[in-house]
Amino acid sequence: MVSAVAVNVRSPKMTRERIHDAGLTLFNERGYTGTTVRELADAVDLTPGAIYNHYPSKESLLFAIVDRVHDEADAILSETLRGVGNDPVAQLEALAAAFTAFHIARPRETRVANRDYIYLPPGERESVVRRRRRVRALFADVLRDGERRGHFSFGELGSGDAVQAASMAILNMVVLVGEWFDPSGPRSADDTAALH
Amino acid sequence: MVSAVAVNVRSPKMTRERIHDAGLTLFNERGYTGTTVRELADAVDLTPGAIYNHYPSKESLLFAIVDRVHDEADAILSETLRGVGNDPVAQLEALAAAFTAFHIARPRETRVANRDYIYLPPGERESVVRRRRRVRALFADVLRDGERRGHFSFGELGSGDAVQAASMAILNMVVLVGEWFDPSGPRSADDTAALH
DNA sequence: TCGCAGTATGAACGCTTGTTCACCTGCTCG
DNA sequence: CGAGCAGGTGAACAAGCGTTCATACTGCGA
Repeated sequence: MVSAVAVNVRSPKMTRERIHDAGLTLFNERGYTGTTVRELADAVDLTPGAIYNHYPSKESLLFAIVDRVHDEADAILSETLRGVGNDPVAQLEALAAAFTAFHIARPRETRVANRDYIYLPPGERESVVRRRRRVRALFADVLRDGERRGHFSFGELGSGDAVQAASMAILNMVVLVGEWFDPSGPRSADDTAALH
Repeated sequence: MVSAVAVNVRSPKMTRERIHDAGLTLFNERGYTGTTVRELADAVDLTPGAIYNHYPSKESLLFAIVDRVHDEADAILSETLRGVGNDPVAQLEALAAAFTAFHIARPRETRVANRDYIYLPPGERESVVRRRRRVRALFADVLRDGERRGHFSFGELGSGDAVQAASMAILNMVVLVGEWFDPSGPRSADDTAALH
């Protein structure tokens, strides 16, 4: 007698998505290692075992989460770059604004991706590291380009390091924006863009 | 037959410090929940049980680490503020430079403090949260002061939010500097200070 | 209507975790 | 010199972990 399982009128394959979302929420709040499969199961009204009908392991769920957010970030950044001219200043502003908006719109995703990717098995972790590097390189390229063409200048410093430092500084501002942003949305995008 | 324990010529009370340091290194690398007491014990050539002669629990070690780095940060910031005039611009530059240098000098400490304080029990976690807020308030106060006296201006935005946003943006740059900084040291302190 | 594929159950698994404990040791000091 | 004690050992503990599995339910296509 399985008493209260008339709730089985649940979605067909959407369960996978619900697990994905619950993982997002819980990993964000408690961290990957701080979240148990049982908590995950509770959050989607399932038994621990049922999770394994949708993901072969807890790690694979983390990877699915991290991988997807990278897909989205890549898509947004390359679309943004396509939609703007080849003026480095405009490019930088557009990239920063778009990436900021992205982090504001998806604070859970970006936080988990940035914080918990360490817990992936070596192979998958490396793949993530590569993707992160590519994003950084994208910003650095724009800055380097702008410097070469005289649109940006980096004070008293040797050029190579300064470009890297500046792009990292900008990225840091952008990446952490999701940590503190709370009120009215679209403003802050202009905000950080204005800060250059 | 305790075979190879002639190594017992170890320090008297310095062991606590060695555990503290090993915890710092391991928590930084693997995260708090990703580090086991046995790994910790291995790192200081001890038995798991021996750890508990120095710390009543794993959590208490985390708290000791996080608490100390906040002590040091507070000390540095208030000393810095004491050593400079009451010009908001100079104050901001000095604070940012000092805090940046701090994060560069202590990447393990600051990373663990910023990342793993969530795993503290509620009471201790709250105390840490309060201390973090106080640091942010310090920067915000300087900015607010500077704005009121006409030294800073925040573009098209309403004043209240802008001050908060700007101070957070600055802090984000500073706080994450330890994540990517690697080569020649004293330069980057000037660097971020110059970025304002 | 039947059977099958998909999905959930719940109990169990082996293992690792943080922590405890009885005991041993070797310095320090009266 | 002998007692005491801080600090170490190593084996054990219960609890919790991720994961597996035999079993059972259910809705859909033939």
